[in-house]
Amino acid sequence: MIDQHVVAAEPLRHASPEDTRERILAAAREVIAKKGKRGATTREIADVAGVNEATLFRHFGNKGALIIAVVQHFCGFVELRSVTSQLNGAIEDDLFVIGKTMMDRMESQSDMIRWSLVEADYEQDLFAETAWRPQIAILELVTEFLQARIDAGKLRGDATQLALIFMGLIFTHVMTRKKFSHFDWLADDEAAIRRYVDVFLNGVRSK
Amino acid sequence: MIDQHVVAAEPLRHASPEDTRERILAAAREVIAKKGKRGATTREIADVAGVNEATLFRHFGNKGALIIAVVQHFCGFVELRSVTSQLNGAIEDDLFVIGKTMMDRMESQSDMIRWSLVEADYEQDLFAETAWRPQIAILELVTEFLQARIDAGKLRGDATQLALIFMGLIFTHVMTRKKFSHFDWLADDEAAIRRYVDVFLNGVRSK
DNA sequence: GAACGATGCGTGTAAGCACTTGCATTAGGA
DNA sequence: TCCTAATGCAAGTGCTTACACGCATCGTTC
Repeated sequence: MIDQHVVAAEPLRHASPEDTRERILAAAREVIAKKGKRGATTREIADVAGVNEATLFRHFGNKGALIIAVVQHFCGFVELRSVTSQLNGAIEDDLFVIGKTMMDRMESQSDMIRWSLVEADYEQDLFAETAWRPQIAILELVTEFLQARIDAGKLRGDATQLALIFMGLIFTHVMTRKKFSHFDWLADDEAAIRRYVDVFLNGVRSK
Repeated sequence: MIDQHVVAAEPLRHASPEDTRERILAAAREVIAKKGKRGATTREIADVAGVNEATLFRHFGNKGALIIAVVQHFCGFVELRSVTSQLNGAIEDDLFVIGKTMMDRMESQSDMIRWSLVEADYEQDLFAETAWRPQIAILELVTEFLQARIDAGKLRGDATQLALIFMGLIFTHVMTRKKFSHFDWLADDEAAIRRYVDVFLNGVRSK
């Protein structure tokens, strides 16, 4: 069992404490993504960070606090302005942009989303809460978007329901892409999104 | 931290070894669903089963073997005949029946599907394999079903893609229902399925 | 150059956990 | 009635893991 990490091996006395903290956070995320919260040991996290285990505790006090810090650090708020500025009015195009943003977000946090699904977290609901917040933010954006089109008579149905359905398409894509990697068309994200938008808007029935 | 379990508290010397085995399997699944594989201790599993810890090891040898036994025991093969016999030819109705079957299956195994999503399982791919097998079986059924309609010119698109999209709707429903429990319309499974079928077939655009 | 703060390093501890073992108990079958 | 197989029970073993502590080292700042 030989672990290979990308981190530099040289001892880093020269680095600033903020940098050390950052390295630990990144390492913690990496290890937790692989082994889970319980499976990730402070020992391994420190090793991956290229930092002594004691340093880890000096920074975060205990493992629980470290985990909380990881979640809070990597689940920042979504910059929604950048999304809305790209919308041009055509429903297909706009939904594509929204879908792309959703997918990128989910992809970059898919590890934490997975873990939030596994834990019916008796003690720390905060984890799931924080992991889902960015997604919910986008969901609300989609809901507003759809509501406007429904009001305009262009779409039919309940906005929140439809938003959840649309997000579900992206969600499934991200969650099951590894499981169904033999379907090679899953690899082309943008084509897949276009397909989802098409089905979402027009259904699968022949005209 | 007071744990309350449904199992009978009385010591059961009278039970047959098969019954004991069954109790342990059920308890293991229950505990693992709550705490995860690593978090579930043989101690707690034995307690929940109302059985001595030593008995657990006498039956299964070690924890790993117990987990494998749990998966194999609770992921039986799907009875597909009961599905196909209910199809009546109307696409809406048929998709509803299929969707309902899918949802029931996924619901009853949602815990194991969740675990399989977490890749922490360096060593045992068998787990994910077994957990997904019933779902894949239904997926193939749906693919065939859709392919027939595509060939008949009733539907458009690629059968496998569409099957995955349809399954994704159900998948998301099951996986996120707790996370979005405040959307009360998620509680009514059958209504939700009808909605999914409708969107899947007709899209959301106004006519 | 002295003081300080951040880190490395090693050692240690207490708890938790998988798993073992030896022995007593009991129900059912011969 | 005796034997056996299944279980309870209690104590124990060895390993892992979170976390603490004291001390040496080195870079920065005054």
